[in-house]
Amino acid sequence: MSDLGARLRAQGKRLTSQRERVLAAVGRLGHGTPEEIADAVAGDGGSAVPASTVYRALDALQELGLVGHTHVDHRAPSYHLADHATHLHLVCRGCGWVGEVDLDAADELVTRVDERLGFAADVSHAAIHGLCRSCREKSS
Amino acid sequence: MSDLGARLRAQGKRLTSQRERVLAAVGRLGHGTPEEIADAVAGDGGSAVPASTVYRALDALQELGLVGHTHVDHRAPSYHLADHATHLHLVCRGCGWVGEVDLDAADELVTRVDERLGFAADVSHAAIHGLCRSCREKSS
DNA sequence: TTGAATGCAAAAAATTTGCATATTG
DNA sequence: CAATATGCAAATTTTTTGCATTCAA
Repeated sequence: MSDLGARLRAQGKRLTSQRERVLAAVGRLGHGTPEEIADAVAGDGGSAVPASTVYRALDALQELGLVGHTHVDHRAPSYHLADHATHLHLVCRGCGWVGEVDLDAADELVTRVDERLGFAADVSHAAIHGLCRSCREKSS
Repeated sequence: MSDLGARLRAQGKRLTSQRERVLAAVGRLGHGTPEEIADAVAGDGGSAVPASTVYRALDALQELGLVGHTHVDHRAPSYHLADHATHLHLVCRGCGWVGEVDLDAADELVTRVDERLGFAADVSHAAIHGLCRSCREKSS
């Protein structure tokens, strides 16, 4: 389950140092855009990895279900470890503020979605938009 | 409340035919990427509106809280009317399948987020990622 | 009037793709 | 060996910006 090599091979893919480094970088960052991940990889001692390889590595790791991503702000997918399930994001449409809530807030949602469609929702890191307390008051 | 002109003026903004047409197009489409919206606007009889204006109009309408957007697939924000609250999206990480569930599935989530942070969540059209029934079985 | 919004064209970003070469299994 | 990934550079795609001009209030 945690054997990256085996999981990759199971899908006809291969284990490469780049993929290991990208995965490690995502874990270190917690959250990161492809660019931030590329920077993190570049800073791990090894040689730099071109953006295209980072994108391809993230795709592969995502197909494996090891990483996932969300869109916290407009233009930037943010990747994270799939098992680093901690919270979900709240993004204010008014001021851009980003907050977090514990996953248990969505327990019922997960249950219902499973019952109704057999869908295994991964709400961790999901981004929910709306208005934060202050913007809410302003727009009376 | 439904007077577009007044709402715009309240924020020092102005009512223009482009903004009216963009808003109308979003309503007609239900969901749409900026590009699709631009096409829809172009097809409403009037003259074409450049992409930059569509982007600026969407920003303005979003600031007003009249429209919102979600990221259903990787690279394409999908805009919708804020009050066209109908469902939320389920996106399969494995095969890309996109399903919908009624908003009531998230009632508890909305309540909790409000209680805990005073955040007015707009789960309508939110995108929740995970695995659909079949991909779930495959990945045993 | 007068500042906000538009149209266009050019500039930035952010991704993706082609292909020869290097690597993994 | 054979097939998959990488590295680079070039090509796309998507969004943003600068500015002169037009238009709403």
